[in-house]
Amino acid sequence: MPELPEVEYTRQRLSTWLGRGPILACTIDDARLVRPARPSAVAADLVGRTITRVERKGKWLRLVLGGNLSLFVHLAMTGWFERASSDEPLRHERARITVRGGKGGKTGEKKSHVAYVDPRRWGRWIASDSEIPAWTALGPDPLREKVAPDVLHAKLARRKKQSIKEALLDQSLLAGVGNIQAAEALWKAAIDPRSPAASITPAELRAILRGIDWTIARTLKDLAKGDAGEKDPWIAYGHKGLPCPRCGAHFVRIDLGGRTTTFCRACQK
DNA sequence: ATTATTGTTGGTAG
DNA sequence: TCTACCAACAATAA
Repeated sequence: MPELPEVEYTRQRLSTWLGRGPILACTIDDARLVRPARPSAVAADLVGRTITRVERKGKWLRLVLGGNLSLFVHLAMTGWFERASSDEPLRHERARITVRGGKGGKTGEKKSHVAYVDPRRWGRWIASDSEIPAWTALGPDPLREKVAPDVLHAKLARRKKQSIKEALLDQSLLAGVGNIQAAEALWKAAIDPRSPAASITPAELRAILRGIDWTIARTLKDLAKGDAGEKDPWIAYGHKGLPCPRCGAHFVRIDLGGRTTTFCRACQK
């Protein structure tokens, strides 16, 4: 379930799980994951390298390895990392990285298995000695850097046909916002997701950016609490037919650019 | 059986 | 070069 907050949470956990390197073993069982590279070649290239740090930009992860190599990872819709306690592959496991050490273990002895699981197999692993185009093309990440409202406003002004909701999903404009966070941010900003991107005023854009900061921070806080918070954390997303907590009207669901969009007709203008 | 799903990409057309 | 649109990718769950 990865949008910016979930990928950031993944980054933090990977840092802990893999931070002690070096990589003792790596298996890649799915050719799709690394295409057009060969799985065995990528896996062999990773073994022996230390994971210096784990970075994130938008929904992309970057594992910075020794020897000037980086592993760029995108989780797509259904990819995630999970610690495995045995050598048995998990259901839908596509790859695995094993490092020495691990949380709580003594140095040297224990191995730490980190499995990559992805039922739908849309995720990507790309090993590269330089920044890949998908990473370079990303717009500013609202959690990592201050987004310049005037720059974004100028870009939105060129989107004559696109709704603001669709524009928020464009990773070259803003990196990390997905379908859920866009719905939540537009609800917070009280902006109709169908509004033409080009019609958004600077004041409205500032409200949207505040909404994005709000929903990201809130989601990160929920993730940090762990799986204890099992209740539905969303206010607008997936709430078709339920009352809007701000005005009491019922949320409606529409399609925008092929993605489901839930919003409140009464108070999102 | 049908429909829905947290995301990108590659092709086409303009 | 930029924008717009759409099918494709694949495995579940309701």
